[in-house]
Amino acid sequence: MDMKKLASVLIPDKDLLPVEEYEKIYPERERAPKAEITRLAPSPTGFIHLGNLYSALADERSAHTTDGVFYLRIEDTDEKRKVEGAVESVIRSLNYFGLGFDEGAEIDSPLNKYGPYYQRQRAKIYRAFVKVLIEKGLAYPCFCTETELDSVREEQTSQKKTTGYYGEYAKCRNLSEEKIYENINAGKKFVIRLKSQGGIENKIAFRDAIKGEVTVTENDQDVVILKSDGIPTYHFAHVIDDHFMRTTLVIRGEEWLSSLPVHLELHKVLGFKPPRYAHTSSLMKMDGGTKRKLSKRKDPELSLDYYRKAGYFPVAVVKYLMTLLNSDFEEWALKNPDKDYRDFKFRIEKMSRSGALFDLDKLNDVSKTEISRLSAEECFDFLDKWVQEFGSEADRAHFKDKEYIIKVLELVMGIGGKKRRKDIERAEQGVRLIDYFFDDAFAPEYSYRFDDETVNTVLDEFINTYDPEDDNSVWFAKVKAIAPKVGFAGETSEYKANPNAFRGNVSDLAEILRIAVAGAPNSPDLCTIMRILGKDRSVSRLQAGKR
RNA sequence: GGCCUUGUGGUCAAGCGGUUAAGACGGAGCCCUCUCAAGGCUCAAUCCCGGGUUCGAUUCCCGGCAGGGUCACCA
Repeated sequence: MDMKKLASVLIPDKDLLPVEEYEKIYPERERAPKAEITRLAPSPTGFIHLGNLYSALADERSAHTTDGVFYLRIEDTDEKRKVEGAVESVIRSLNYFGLGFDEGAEIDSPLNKYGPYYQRQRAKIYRAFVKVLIEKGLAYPCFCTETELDSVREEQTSQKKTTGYYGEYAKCRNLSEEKIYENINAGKKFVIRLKSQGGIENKIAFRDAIKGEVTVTENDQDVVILKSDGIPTYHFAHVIDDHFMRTTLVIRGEEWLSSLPVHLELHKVLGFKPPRYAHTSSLMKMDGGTKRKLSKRKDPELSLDYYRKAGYFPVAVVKYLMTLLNSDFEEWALKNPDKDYRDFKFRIEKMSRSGALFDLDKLNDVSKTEISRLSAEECFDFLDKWVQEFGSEADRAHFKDKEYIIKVLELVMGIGGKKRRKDIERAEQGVRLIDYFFDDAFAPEYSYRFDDETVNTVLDEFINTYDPEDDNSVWFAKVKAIAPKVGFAGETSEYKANPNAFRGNVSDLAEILRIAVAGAPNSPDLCTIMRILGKDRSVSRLQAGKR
């Protein structure tokens, strides 16, 4: 059979470059010996989830801790997946969490010498290589229809045989020349399949950067490399792209491990040296009694928007992911609280082989810690950003008075003091925590634990002696002085020594004041709250607190 | 189902032939305290099971079991 002729009938493009040219167009990158070239290669659905961020972080860290390059390539070979504005959305999402690309689609960079970075725009490259494969007899046209394929698969399934297009099931593999041209002339649609040279009985020892030694078998499937629309499949396109974009490390989910044999064979027939592969295990979630992969449909916490809306500190999400990526990160971060997480020496080899359960408690803890390190100014900015995007009308009005908010934050969050509040994990909580400093949001429940007479006496007594100029100790002394009048203990020690002798303790007395002024039995230092509120508002709240 | 893969406290996990089996999150308790928060201290909790190999296995081998992945002209 004249393969050259067949190839030019199947791939009739007139403007294809000789494949050797591409080696010159996309030369080896100049890089330090250990510099990694990594990539994020999403399909353009625009939906980036936590799992993507997790793997993107591994890519980004691998590249940027080695002076390498992290680039963005868009795998748009499937038209159905395309969503408008998706690429920008991917970039924006990653930027929000502090990850940036050095090169690639929609990235303005002098490094963009390995493009185009959209696979659809690279069709000529792929087709040139497919053509060569056909000429070499390593690929062939397949005219099988979807229904034919389906029935073969059913037959294989019922006979408990391995499904797929291989061996005796590869009907079009050895079509005669006449038959091929007959089909073509009849206008039948076709795909191009790889004529696999491998045998499933041959085991290959493969070294995965994360999983270590992995045994896989050779591929024996005549996989589709060029779809009937003339666009390659993922398998083929990514092999070409990773080679010509001179990728050194491919980090991807472990769901790809099973198609690794195909990719290895493709590299082989194309004459490429495969990059290193690192297969990450996916993030899991506890559901009922068992672990399962985090799912887009069931788990809102998979969506990155979830973290934005809830007001997690972006770096906290990244740091949490870092603890999952390299488990010694946590210890390092504890020892180096002031260092940027980027100073940590990330290594892909340190990644865990098994799938980590996503642990919201842990994320919350990391976020708390991050937020507790913010200065008043930073804290304001952080909360303000959230308020502007997700807060209520009232929240936005409150946040116009930056000076006041900062004063409130310093008190409530204990900023600048030794007793730093450390239980705020999300912006939303922080915003709600200071609501009672605004009259329009002040909504006390007055859930006193004492009778009305006691409450009123306490409130009145306090109002009578209250002086906004008092410092904390004078203020508290005045509170203590009220105790005997309602039968409470003025000193906790007295109360503890003989609890039955009193109706309550100073702490209970303070609680009454607290409920009146702050609207809840718990709050930071009451004296300071009153000082921030000012005399008039404090007194009017104390008055309103009477039953 | 075939193939691949994983299995240390509730969770993330160090450990890689001899350890009191780290650490962190979470939990419990105590102390401090005008409450909350913060801080200090203490505690509970783990090597999936069964066979080997070995003087000795959490560590090595085999077999179970359990989880995960994958079997498209989707990526």
